[in-house]
Amino acid sequence: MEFDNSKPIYLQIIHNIKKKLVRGELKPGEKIQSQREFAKEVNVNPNTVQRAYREMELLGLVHTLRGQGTFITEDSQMLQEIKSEMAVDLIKSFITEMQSLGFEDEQILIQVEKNMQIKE
Amino acid sequence: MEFDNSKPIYLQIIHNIKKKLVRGELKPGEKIQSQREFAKEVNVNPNTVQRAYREMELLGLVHTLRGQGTFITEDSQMLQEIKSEMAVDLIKSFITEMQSLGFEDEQILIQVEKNMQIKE
Amino acid sequence: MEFDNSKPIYLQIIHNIKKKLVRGELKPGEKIQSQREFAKEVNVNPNTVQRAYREMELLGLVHTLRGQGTFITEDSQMLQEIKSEMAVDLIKSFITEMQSLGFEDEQILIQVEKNMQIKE
Amino acid sequence: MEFDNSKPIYLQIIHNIKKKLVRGELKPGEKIQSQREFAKEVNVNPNTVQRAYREMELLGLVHTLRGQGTFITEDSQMLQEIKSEMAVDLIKSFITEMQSLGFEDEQILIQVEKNMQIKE
DNA sequence: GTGGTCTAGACCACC
DNA sequence: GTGGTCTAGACCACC
Repeated sequence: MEFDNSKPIYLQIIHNIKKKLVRGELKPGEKIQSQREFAKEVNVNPNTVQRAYREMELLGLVHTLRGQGTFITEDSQMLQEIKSEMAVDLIKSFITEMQSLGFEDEQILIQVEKNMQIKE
Repeated sequence: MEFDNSKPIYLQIIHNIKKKLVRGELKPGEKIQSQREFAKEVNVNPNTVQRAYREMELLGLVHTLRGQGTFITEDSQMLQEIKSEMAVDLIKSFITEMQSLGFEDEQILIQVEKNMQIKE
Repeated sequence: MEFDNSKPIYLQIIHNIKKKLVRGELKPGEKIQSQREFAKEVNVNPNTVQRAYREMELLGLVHTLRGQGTFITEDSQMLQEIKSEMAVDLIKSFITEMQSLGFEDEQILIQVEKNMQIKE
Repeated sequence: MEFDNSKPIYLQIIHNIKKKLVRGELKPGEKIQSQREFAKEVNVNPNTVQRAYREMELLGLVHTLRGQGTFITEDSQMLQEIKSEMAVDLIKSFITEMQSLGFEDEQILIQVEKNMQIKE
């Protein structure tokens, strides 16, 4: 059994920014907060924020211009991929969890659909 | 933004036992590990395990016989309810997450289905 | 034969607060003492007080706002129920005790009434 | 607030024997268990039992014949008094408790009566 | 050996 | 300051 399932903070930061991207709250080419601003806002050590920004740079998600700041990539295909990736991750772990409760694929679909109708 | 999304250990214990129940790894009426055994196995303080057991008692999930141990409830309806509950929780948070990525209900179903086929 | 009939402290705390509620010394919605204050006042470990408070929370007797304190429920029906419950408990154990002394129901009523008149 | 409402063991012993007397489980003149037997049976220190027996002797409840044992008094009036006393104690504390919940004498009688009918 | 209660005290999140 | 979680460990009752 596993205790303490919290993800490292720098990964949580990346995840969050990806989400904002996918939802259009951040647009291609847009300048994002400076590392210092960000660190202060979420009350986290600046080194942690730096790691998150560096990692996103490596992923091609943002690019940094010295002395000017950090900007969202303009590569729209990349943005599409992020959306798919995040969705696939969610779906996979959802299916795995449901199967571990003993649900077959067909039942899973039925249950999901039923839950959507309930909400209407 | 939220950092540290790890659930309390006692809740994780409860969640784990529920899962075993739903999957039939624990049967109605069966004796489960003593608090001390369990604590040693998962390397957690006995008091933490006790809190989990007590909470499960209040939920009607188990019953405790002093000096004899803790036993899974024989109430099969309760076991059914746990399965539904856990499924509904999973489904709801899955749907919410997908919607927050910008997916409509219909798309969600399609994506889930597609992912199931990929796995075949 | 049973020796040591003292109830656990946390139950005594709950019982006491219920009593204050029923008697109107605590009002619906009212903030009650913080766990630490209470613990200091009655000279008991804060964890014991916390257990009492948590149990009351589960009973729906109080609700807790993180960082703000613990408040009596506003549910007036619940308060009514507590009064009935406590009365019924008292009456039942009183009747049982009297019967174990060999009194019939009718005699019990007569004796109770007589004792009330004596006090006048 | 008071914590730990357990009565001293020797008083509990006396109370228990009184109860048996009142209920006719012990008869006037009857020999009761030796202090040693009693102590062993209820797993209590012999000194505690001795104190209980001595106190009952002072109350005139029993008399001890050296080398023969301890005997219930033959004084039947005394037995009557014990019954009344115990009943009055129960009744008084019952009434006090009910009043402290906010019940008037009349309501108390009604509630007691109602509870008796429920049991039928 | 089983669970039940309690203390002492640390550390955390939220206000 | 508020409550929430967790550890370490004592002592108890019942089996």
